[in-house]
Amino acid sequence: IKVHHEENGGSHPLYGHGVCKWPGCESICEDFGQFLKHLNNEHALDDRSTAQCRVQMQVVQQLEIQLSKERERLQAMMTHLHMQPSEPKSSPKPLNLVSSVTMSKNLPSTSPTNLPQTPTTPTAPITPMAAMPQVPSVLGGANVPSMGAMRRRHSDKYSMPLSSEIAPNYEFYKNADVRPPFTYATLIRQAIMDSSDMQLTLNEIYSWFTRTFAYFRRNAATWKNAVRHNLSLHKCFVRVENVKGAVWTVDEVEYQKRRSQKITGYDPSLVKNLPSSLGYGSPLNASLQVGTQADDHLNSRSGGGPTRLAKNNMLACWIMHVAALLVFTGKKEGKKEGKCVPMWLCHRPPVHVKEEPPNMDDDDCPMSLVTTANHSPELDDDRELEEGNLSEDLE
DNA sequence: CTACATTTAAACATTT
DNA sequence: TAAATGTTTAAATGTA
Repeated sequence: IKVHHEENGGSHPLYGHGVCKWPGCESICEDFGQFLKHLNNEHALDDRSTAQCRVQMQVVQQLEIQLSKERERLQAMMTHLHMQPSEPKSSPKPLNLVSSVTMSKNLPSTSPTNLPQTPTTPTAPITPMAAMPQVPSVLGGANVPSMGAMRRRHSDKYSMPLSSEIAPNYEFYKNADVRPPFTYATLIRQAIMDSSDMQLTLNEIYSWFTRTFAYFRRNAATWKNAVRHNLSLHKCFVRVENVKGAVWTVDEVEYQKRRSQKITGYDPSLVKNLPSSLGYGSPLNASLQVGTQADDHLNSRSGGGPTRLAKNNMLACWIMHVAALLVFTGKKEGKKEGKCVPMWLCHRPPVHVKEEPPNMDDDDCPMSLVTTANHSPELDDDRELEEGNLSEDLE
């Protein structure tokens, strides 16, 4: 099958600097001819390529969303500064881009959720949570310079709660089978914070996980065990007896304590988290967060399992891809981006789905291309996309 | 290399 | 009694 003929004898969007630019590939190709050969051999029309293509679609989609948010932000900033709203170039309906993307039925509600909650005074260094330094909006809380996780009380309003916290990546994680870049402890806390009365039963926490992340709609036994483990392990989680059982709450002080400890000396996370209060928390920041938070994990996260299951597939590559893009977008320092490859990125949903297989039952699992992509588990040649590869993808 | 943080697994103990 | 919940211990793994 000949993909793209060499219309212009020598240049191809998938070829550059002697390297194949197919997502996750990076094979070296001496010359264009070799590249074409490579392209036809390695990226022929098969399940894998197709899946990768879908994934790429999603990447584009996400970026478009991001872009529209940035535009909106810019607009607001300029307006605020009394500048000419420099021609409202883009169509005023930013979030629609999504729908434009052919993508199958997934991401049904994308837009409604994360509306760049108005430019709540982009100027002043609003720091509602000045007191608690790093309590950034957890879930990619990018924007949200205002309202800290704290005083939140069911922000139902728009689709689902926590929307404001999860903001930009909410839909993403909800539908993409991607492991969220946060530790269990962080997630658990977020779950509890998002509840109306700051307390949840174990089961409610479970529900939050499955409801919020597509990733946690698999291997329940594993992550649920992890959740319980975390609840018991961390002092920040306090069990409170209740009339009808017990609920879990968060001891914010403890949580912060442990957090700050972790980031004593050099604390990238702190630095990265603060921005949100500096005012420039936003889509970009969102992306950044992904990167940072991820980084954050990078530092600590690990854990047996994943790594090995890891080697697998393009999803990982894709995520890398996105992460790289996002990180780049937002990161200013050169510093450590080379490391933005939290291993969980490689953590493919266990190929050997233990139990609770395609339990897609859950509410509405708009299916995700990603998921689909993974689907070709035994794309045998997993190793071809090993971590090494992945990391490189970033640079 | 050591100290730590985090994830997984698992064995048990308690409750429901 | 079985299923849920909670506690603990330990291994694996990555980072400071």
